[in-house]
Amino acid sequence: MSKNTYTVTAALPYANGPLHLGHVAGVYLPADIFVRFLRMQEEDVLFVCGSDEHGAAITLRAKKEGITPQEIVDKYHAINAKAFEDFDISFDIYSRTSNKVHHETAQEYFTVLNKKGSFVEKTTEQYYDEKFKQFLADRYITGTCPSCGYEEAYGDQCEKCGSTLSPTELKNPRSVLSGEPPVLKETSHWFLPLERHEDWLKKWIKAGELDGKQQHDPSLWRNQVIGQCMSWIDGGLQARAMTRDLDWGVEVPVEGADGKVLYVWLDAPIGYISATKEWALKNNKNWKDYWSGDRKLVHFIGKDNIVFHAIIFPVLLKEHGDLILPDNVPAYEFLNLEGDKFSTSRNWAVWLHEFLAENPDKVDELKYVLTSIAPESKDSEFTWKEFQNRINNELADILGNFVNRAIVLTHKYFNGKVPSIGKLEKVDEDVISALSEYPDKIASLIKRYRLREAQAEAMNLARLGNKYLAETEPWKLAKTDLKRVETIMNIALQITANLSIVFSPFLPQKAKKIADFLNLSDFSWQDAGKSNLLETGDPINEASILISKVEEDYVNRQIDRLKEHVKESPSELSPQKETISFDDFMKMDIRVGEITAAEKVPKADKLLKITVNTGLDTRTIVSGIAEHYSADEVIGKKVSVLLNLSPRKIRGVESQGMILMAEDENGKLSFVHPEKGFPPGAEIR
RNA sequence: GGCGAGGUAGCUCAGUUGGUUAGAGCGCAGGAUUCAUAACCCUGAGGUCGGGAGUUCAAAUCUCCCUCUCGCCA
Repeated sequence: MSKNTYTVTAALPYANGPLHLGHVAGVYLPADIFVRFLRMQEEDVLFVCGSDEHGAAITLRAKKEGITPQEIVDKYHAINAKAFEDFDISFDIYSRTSNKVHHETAQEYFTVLNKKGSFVEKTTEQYYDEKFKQFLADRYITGTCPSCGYEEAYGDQCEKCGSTLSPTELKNPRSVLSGEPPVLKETSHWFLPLERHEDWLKKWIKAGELDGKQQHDPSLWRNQVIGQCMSWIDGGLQARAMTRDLDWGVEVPVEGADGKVLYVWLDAPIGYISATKEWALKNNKNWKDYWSGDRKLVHFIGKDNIVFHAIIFPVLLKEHGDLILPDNVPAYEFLNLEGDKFSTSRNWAVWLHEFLAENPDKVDELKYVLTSIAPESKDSEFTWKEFQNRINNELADILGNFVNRAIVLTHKYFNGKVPSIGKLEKVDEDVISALSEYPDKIASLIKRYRLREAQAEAMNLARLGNKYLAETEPWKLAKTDLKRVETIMNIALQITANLSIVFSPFLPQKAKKIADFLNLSDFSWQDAGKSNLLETGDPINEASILISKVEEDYVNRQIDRLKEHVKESPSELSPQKETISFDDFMKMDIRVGEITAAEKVPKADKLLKITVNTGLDTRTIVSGIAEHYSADEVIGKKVSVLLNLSPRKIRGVESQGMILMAEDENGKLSFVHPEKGFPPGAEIR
């Protein structure tokens, strides 16, 4: 049998936020299962991924938060890389697109295509911010949405009505950078003329034919993928810009192209190649071997990425030449959470790194649940109740319990040694024959990217074991025919050993634990289905609980927390104000003050008239906090006071300074006070 | 708005090229059992397959219209 070789990629997560369960269920976990399975078949697999660290969304966010793009991507690259490691996702390499190898690789790639004439240079008009002297990416422009009238719509999309826009459609456009109306200015870019590629793409996607040969089996491609691609192609493909005016990303390697970077969607998939290069360098391999010849390239992605991976990147690969095109692009639908879409901005999410920090011992439990509800053919839903049900009723009760039964009974009757197998009865032969069919069934499902069903089949093997014990009732026979019990327990243990193998791709840690119970090691998929994995007399270990149950309290706690967090979620933070000098700052005289008296200002809902001991004097300050604090509760509080603010009459009362307040996104106010009990007059700098 | 994918038992989902009483797991009800993480095993109830019309001897499956959800694009 000839060996298959695979290069498997998982979509590069965008490094401006942490990963949530939706990402995991729909990309990284299935890819990992697929890869682990192939490795167990002793096939040659390379599994690459990394952080996607470029693009306008990151620079925009950096501007808003007053930090550099690099700080953002460093932060999330670290969080996500660690989350993948803790979740036991078996990448051969988790790279990042801000590193040097990637920049070089992407530039080289661009240069190759540019020299071949794969691009077309075009000049178009784009919005330009004259104050900041730069072209504005779509996200850098806000204005009034032409369809719903929302005034804060972005240049690419209106978040209020959801319609997709182009910047020139916005009414009253403003630059996010300067707040000024931008001007239209000419700029030139490199476009990928997709329309040149319609013919071969059609044959390739529909029939799996490439250069007159059968390249892949289109019946294994998901409907959604073929459907969406064909609709694009049939609708006529258009040239797509492959460069952007931006100061963050891979610089366009052409003389005079200053201030231009590669479009993030060109840059990111090349990241798969640069990750391969980086890995190859470290491991003394030739990266090209993983991107050419008979290799099968498989991209695991979410449905929002279909055209990039099934049309644009294949065009880029083919134009480059000498590189393989994907064998499949298993695209997953979306996972919802407790009846709602995952939402980063609303913080309606279960974050992977948070889950793992809280539940380091529930890695495989989460994997099991996510695989059993994976959105393979339609959007699906994660609920904490389901999480509990799946773990308790399936993992613990069926798998965990069966393993436990087999091991406990063996210890009880045979001192923890594998008993010998004797004369087989029909029930034994039936179960052995059924057992032998599982590995192929599971393997075939995995190869067809039906991991949800594949995992369910693995669970059916545990069911088979439970049924076998129920039918043969060794605990009854032990009183009369211990010889017969030997055979039964031998078979039950062989099933247990098989469970360890078939669950390995799905639940690597639990599978290892089962193998450890049985002192079993180094098994491959080829061993699965056999009923002689354990030899007579082999010692087995005492069983411990394989899967702990999830309590009702835990579920309620998780749901409560989710709902609390969604309230706390910050809305848009205002951008950093303009830079001031140190002297400007030092002009402010801020000190600790103690409130000695307070009363409401008559006929004003929001105002309190407050008497403050500033250390220097006692003065009156009018503060708009009456909706947050009552007069009584503020007395005695130590607060921060700006003393040298010019006095101002408010409702007839002269206010001699300002009490500093922190304000959250809902307009709620809180005093800012020294952590230690400093006396009035202490200076704040 | 255009296109794509989906709408199947209370829940999560299978249903290959149209063909006998539409399936599985969970949940629920009943039974059996006690080796085991009060677990396992058996039996059962539950669906006008989003709505409507059509093609056909026969439609969850094909065609058309409508409707809801998600995604892509303008």
